[in-house]
Amino acid sequence: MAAAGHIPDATIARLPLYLRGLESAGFGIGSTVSSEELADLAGVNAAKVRRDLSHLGTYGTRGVGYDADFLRFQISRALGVARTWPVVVCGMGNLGRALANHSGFKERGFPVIAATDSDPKKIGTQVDGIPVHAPNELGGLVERHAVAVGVIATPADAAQGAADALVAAGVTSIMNFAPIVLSVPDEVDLRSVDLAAELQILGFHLHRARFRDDADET
Amino acid sequence: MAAAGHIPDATIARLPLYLRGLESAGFGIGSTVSSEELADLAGVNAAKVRRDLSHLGTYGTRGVGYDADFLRFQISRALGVARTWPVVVCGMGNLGRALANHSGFKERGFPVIAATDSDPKKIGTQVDGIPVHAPNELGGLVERHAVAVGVIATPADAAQGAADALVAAGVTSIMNFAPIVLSVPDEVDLRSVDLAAELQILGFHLHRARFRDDADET
DNA sequence: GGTTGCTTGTGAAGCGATGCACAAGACTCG
DNA sequence: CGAGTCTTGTGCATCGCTTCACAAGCAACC
Repeated sequence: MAAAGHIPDATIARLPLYLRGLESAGFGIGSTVSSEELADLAGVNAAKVRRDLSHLGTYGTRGVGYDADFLRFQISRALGVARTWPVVVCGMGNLGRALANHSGFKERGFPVIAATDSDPKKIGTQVDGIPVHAPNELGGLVERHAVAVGVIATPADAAQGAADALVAAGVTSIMNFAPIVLSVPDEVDLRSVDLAAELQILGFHLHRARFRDDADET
Repeated sequence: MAAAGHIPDATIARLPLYLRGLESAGFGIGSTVSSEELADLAGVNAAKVRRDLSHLGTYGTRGVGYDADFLRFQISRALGVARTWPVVVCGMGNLGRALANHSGFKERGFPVIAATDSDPKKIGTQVDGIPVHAPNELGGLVERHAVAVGVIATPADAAQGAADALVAAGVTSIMNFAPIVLSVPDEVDLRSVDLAAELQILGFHLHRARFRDDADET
């Protein structure tokens, strides 16, 4: 029904988890999966699965479940994973190298085809098979390989420069790992992951738990 | 007022951003910061900043703003960053090595004091100054260093084992980078980051934008 | 001291996501 | 063919977060 009218952000964020679940459990051709099974595979509850999938369209069969293969196809299509999106990584430090080499990216449709770094010693070399270019070659790289996604793994003070370069080159989707707020034009889709901040969120609960223990002891 | 009655999850997730903003902009002793300035520094809007901070307590001065230094102290205290929490990293592959070596972790109170890996060639060595132990030494490590946080950076098929080992060793906060749903006891705080899934979310919007373009061209 | 200007803290409305609960539909078996 | 069993799709109530808008409060200045 509400085929693709508007899909809530919360749903979009879960679609990759459903896809991951469907692919990790090797469903044979023609086998079906219930919302409850899929919920377990994705780590959410069944009601959410059904609501989410209903946003994509009516792909289930009452009393039976969802055709696993067909559902995988539909989710892939909604996510745009039907094709692959070439990625360029900015900053080949520890994290950049790990990301550029991350097998999950290629497996899930985001092959890293090149990287940039400002270190002259790295420029022109290959790191784990990924060619490293100078930052000012970004424009050519993006055009040549039809790059649509940029990953920023530079130090914080170089991140805004990298973002500007990506935007200038025509990249419209950026994933940022630098611990800084980037400003990009509205039409550019920016997603930031601050790894240390994630740990600090864990730390909050840890602190709370310890504090409660201390209080109980008095 | 609502000093620490209950702090919403959404607020907790933003506290590290405020802290980061306060520390990146070098506020001198005694200088004040308005909710609007802090909003810019953290990449959110001013109303949210005020609401969030009001959950911690009444630390601002009407007509003036917040004492930057005092606010930084209060947020740090709420997050439990007053002390440091030792971290152990499970899995010293590409990602594990990058995380273990990530300077942001130590800077923000989460020093990585050891790692584990199942590869006999790595066990007993040091990688970038981090000692690598066998997985079965985890219990001793955790006890010896009072480790409270574990980071899982193993391949997906080893992640549940790593999680079980961490839980058995007494770790109560786990950050998981493996693309799999982990099951842990309720009292353990688990946070998962699926890097490829993050890219797929970007891909959704990308796909949408391209698809709209294609439609327009007809 | 009163007036003006600024910023916080919060009541209240709005918005989106969540989860319950159940009717609608599909398959099975007697 | 009808009863029973199963699972989806969704109406609806609820919950939590966001945002607006403004009174409360503080400082500066006349």
